[in-house]
Amino acid sequence: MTPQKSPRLDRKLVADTALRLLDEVGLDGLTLRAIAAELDVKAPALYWHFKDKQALLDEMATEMMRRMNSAGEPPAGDWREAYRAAMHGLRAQLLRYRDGARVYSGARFTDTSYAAGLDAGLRLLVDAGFTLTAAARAWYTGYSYTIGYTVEQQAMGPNPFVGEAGYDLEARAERLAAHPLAAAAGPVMFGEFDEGYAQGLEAILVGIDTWRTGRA
Amino acid sequence: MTPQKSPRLDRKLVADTALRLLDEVGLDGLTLRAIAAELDVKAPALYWHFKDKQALLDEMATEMMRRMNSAGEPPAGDWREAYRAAMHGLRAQLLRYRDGARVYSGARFTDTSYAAGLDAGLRLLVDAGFTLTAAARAWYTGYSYTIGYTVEQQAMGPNPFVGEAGYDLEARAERLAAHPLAAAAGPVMFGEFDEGYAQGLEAILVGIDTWRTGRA
DNA sequence: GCCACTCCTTAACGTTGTTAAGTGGGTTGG
DNA sequence: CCAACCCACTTAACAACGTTAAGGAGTGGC
Repeated sequence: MTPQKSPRLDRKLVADTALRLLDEVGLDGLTLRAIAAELDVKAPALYWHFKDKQALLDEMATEMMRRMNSAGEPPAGDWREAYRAAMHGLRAQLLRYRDGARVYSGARFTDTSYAAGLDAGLRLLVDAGFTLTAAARAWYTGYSYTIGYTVEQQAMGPNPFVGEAGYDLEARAERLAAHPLAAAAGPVMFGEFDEGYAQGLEAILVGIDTWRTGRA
Repeated sequence: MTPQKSPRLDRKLVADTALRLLDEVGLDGLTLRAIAAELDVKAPALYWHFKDKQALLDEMATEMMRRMNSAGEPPAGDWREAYRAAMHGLRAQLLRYRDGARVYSGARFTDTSYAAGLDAGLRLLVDAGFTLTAAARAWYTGYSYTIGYTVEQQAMGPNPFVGEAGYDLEARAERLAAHPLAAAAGPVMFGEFDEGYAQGLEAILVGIDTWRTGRA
């Protein structure tokens, strides 16, 4: 029917297809056989292109990072703007796929294409008065926060904003009747994720600003 | 040999044993058969006490949380001290086991015993001038940061401080020769984890302090 | 003495990641 | 023009995993 010549698969096609499938079935449902079926191929064929499943997941994470770096303009101008843009961009990319944050953490990049963006970001911080050490710490602090926050958010359920099959906040409030503050904190922590994330990041910005020398 | 009467297992014994085994074999090696063997029991016996493996992992995470709450004195005095103690205590508990952070995130507590500690922490923040919403956001910001940071740290390798079979920083620096800042940032981000964590948390403390009303 | 309940065993099922061996089509060399 | 060769995939199979079904040993009540 479709007389393909030459290789039918390559690493990028497999990673792209796996990312699309991830959104439908989640990380637990992302089996090699399912990915292969989506590519009209049998599972062992994937082993020609990847050493094992983790290598495929690494390539998926790397692809997510590439899309993150190619989205939006390169960092310029105010260091705060660049920092915000980088972290929000990371978060947006993690949220684009079901269990995206869990795939992304736990993976190691398959190339060094992340370094250009990181380098540019650090350059801006250094030019703004951070030592290199402080700049690296500042970057990694926001990076860790973003990943942790998004992992926790996606762990709440497949559909983050609607409560469909997700975390039942009303039931939680009833269980915690004996602890009114903890009970009332539920909707703040487990609802309004976007706003909660943004505010936390602003707090980090305020905090790391104090690390700058000669700040203005 | 050991003629046990009555039940040999209960949820706590299973969770404790699984946590001890986790440290030896890691999350990927933590199979139901291995846990059962450690308890001198066959794998299906675990299904009498837990609905499925995730329920066991949930109980393990809950046990970690209980140990965290029972370690150290209850929060009192300065809100900063209490916040610091809570987050460092959480981190210490996550680091106590291999892949501890990955087990902990992704899990849901099996009871409400976490609420007392959370309630006490929030109370201190509210008394210090935070609105309840701000207090909850402040707590969750540090919580997310702590989990994200520790997940990333433990993903680097089984032995965090020694580089044994872990991440090779020198090789990384060579790969990134074209991006000097990114290359130099490696040792800051992926070494000195304890100091890096503590400094990031201090930045968050500075940031959330600005959320207080009538601060002094 | 018998029923009932608790807690574990034996056996087995389907699925998963992974490996070994085989195969066809495309390109290359003589 | 045919043979040799290698790339890229298929078929077959394996061990290990989570999980379920069925059965049995021990204890307690009446």
